[in-house]
Amino acid sequence: MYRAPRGTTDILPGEQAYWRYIEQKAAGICQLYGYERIDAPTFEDTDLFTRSVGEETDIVTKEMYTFEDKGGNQLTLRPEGTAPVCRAYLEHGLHNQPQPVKLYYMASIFRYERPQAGRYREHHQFGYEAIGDADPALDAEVIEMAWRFFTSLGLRQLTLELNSIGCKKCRPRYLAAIKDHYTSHRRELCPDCKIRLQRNPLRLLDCKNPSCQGVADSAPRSTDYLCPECEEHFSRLKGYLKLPFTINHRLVRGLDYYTRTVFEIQPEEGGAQSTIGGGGRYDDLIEELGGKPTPAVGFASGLERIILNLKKQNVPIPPLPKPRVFIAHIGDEARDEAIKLASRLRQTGIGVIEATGKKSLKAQLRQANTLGARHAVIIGEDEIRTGTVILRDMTGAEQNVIASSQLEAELREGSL
RNA sequence: GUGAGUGUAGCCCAGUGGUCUAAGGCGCCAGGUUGUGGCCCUGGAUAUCGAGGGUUCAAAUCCCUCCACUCACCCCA
Repeated sequence: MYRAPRGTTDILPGEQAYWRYIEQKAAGICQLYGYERIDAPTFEDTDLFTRSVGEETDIVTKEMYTFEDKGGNQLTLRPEGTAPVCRAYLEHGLHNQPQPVKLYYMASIFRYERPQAGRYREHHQFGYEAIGDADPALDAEVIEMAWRFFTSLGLRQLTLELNSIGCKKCRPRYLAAIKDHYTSHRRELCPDCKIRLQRNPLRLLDCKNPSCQGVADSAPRSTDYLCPECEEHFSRLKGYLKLPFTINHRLVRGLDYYTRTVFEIQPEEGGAQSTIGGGGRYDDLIEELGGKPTPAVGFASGLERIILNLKKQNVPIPPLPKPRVFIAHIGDEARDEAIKLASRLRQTGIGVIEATGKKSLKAQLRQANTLGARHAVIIGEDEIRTGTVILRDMTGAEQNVIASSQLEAELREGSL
């Protein structure tokens, strides 16, 4: 028997209410803040991601779904959402619009990882980007918007962590300090960290291995190494931010393009895969992709993890609407009549489910009940002869014989 | 990629070598009124016991390999 590929999952009808709920809230928030939707292709040139995400990152070195198409092009299923948006910004000359350009997306993301709760090979992200402005007020807006998104969903007990990792001017100095510090404690480090020391020193900071904790605790802090501009940017951001946050000096993100502001939001009682959203500023990325120097800041969240937390916190989700009328019929003649009737009702915008096959009336009504229909319309030989139908209220047990021509009016009065 | 745990019908699961041609509950189907649901009662269908191989007179039960899921590491949404 075939199964969905590892790390992928079917979203069955019973789960859809969560997805529609989140999509609706996301779209509402974006409208509130002036972000417009963009949909980029599912795959892009492999280069786009290696350039933007960083050649030494895990995402690029071992997690991308990369393939060659029949024309010999090197393509990759998008492993993140920011680079494609930036590519589109450049490709379509969006710098000619008033800056910042504010865009949002909802898209599948693909990473070849070992699946776990809250981690899949295909997952879905809602994210947004504000491109073309370096004002720290914009960072604050992006963060506040993320917070408002989560709280509007009904999520509670969230924490916001914040840090600044500097820019290309001041970061080298900080990286050197980190390297010095870790080199002098080299013997205490776990094997992974010895590799990180060479390849990606920033990542040393968020190693959770106990043996590295002491070294990390005493490590130099990025905020002590910021250049005056970054320093001012960070302090203005903190001033604008009207949310409870904690500075996490060890917060660095896994993608290389981040500069200055980085942030993460997680539920207080988080497990291993707890972060539900995060983002930051990436002032050099557009230039790196071939554009003019263009500052930008963005955010992304994982929908599967949001749903996980909605369930954990028992947040009530509005049910999806479905047809409220069920048409049951007895006999072939009635069946023909039922088909016509269903068509007539739908024509006037009344949702209808019609019994099919040759089930007993009992079975048909049982089905109406399980489907949650408010009303059952019953047609048999008697009704056909007299031009009537039986309209049964499924919430109670009352039913009336009414003229078939009166049905629409009756159903409308029944507050459908 | 590493380590640990788990894998019996659509779902939850009993069963640890023969009495298992696999139990129970939910769900599904049908009957209990000849044209009427929800509760109740009765009956029925659905399991190559994750896959393959091995040990044994005998395997859902023991061993090996693989696959998947869960948890932790790693990484991140």
